[in-house]
Amino acid sequence: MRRGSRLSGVLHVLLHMAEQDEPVTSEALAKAMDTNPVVIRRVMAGLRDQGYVRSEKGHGGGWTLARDLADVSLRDIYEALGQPALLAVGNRTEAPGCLVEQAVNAALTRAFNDAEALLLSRLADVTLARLSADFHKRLAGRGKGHRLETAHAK
Amino acid sequence: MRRGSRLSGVLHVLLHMAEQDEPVTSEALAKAMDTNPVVIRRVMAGLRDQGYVRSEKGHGGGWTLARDLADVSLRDIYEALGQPALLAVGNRTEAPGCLVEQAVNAALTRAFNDAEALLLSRLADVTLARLSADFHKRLAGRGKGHRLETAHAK
DNA sequence: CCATCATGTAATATCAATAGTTACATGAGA
DNA sequence: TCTCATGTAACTATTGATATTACATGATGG
Repeated sequence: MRRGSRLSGVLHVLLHMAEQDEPVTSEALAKAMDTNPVVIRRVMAGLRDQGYVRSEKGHGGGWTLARDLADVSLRDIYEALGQPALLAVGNRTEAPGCLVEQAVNAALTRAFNDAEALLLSRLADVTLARLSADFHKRLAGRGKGHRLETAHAK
Repeated sequence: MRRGSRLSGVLHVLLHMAEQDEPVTSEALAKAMDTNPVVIRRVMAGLRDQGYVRSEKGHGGGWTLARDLADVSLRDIYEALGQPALLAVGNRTEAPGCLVEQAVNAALTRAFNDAEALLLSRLADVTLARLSADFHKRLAGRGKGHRLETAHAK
């Protein structure tokens, strides 16, 4: 999973899980996400601790969704991931006593906060159920079935 | 200058230059920004090519502002820097054929674009002149003069 | 039980992006 | 023509994130 795509990747994984009746192993998810099983476990561990997914060990084990898709928004997932910085632009803090820096930071911070608030509210508007519905609409349009393995063939 | 603070750092430099009557050397700016002169030159070179600053070689040389502070917005500078990604969250593109990924990306892209547009318009609203005025207001409030060197003493 | 499967997790390695450094060329003044 | 300052290429260092390895824990099925 490449940089900066954690939220996107996790949503992808969750929707794929939603299509599966049985637990999905980290290995299967890793293959689909083109990454390593350990990376999947690391990321999913956070979601599990916050009650979004469950994990089971042993035969037939793996990951399952713990909540209704309609009850989870993209913002929920974003926050469950530890709220990685949404905005790539940060403030300098080298010379906090410098009045120029204070003026610059004040202006930038205001603009960033506004944008971040808008983004979060947009994310809050979209539930996993809505994404899933969108997916199924696309699926019907294409007129084919869906299998995790074939959807990510190389 | 640490990561992700390019815009902030450049604005800082520009405002400091505005306070100076004579050209400021890369070395002086580097000291103030706690970085290396070559880094300053690299970044400023882009701004010079786009007409925001001028550079002069030889004795008494250095960097000067080429435009009125009132004519330059934060968005102008942001764009002059090569429009570094504002949003730290990107879309996955590993499996563009996967319908799940398409659904996820569609939702995220919409939200991000909205937020980015808002951020850009906020940056466009603020001119360097306004930042400078803000700085001078803070300066008056503190009741002291301003010198580049002392403002960044360690 | 014990072999196997799967997660849990620490430790380590790899990788890419950015920043910093060195070195030397170019041009402007004094 | 000596010095100062930018211009720039090449290289190194640092950092943050991801990937990998290795091993522990627990569940299941024979």
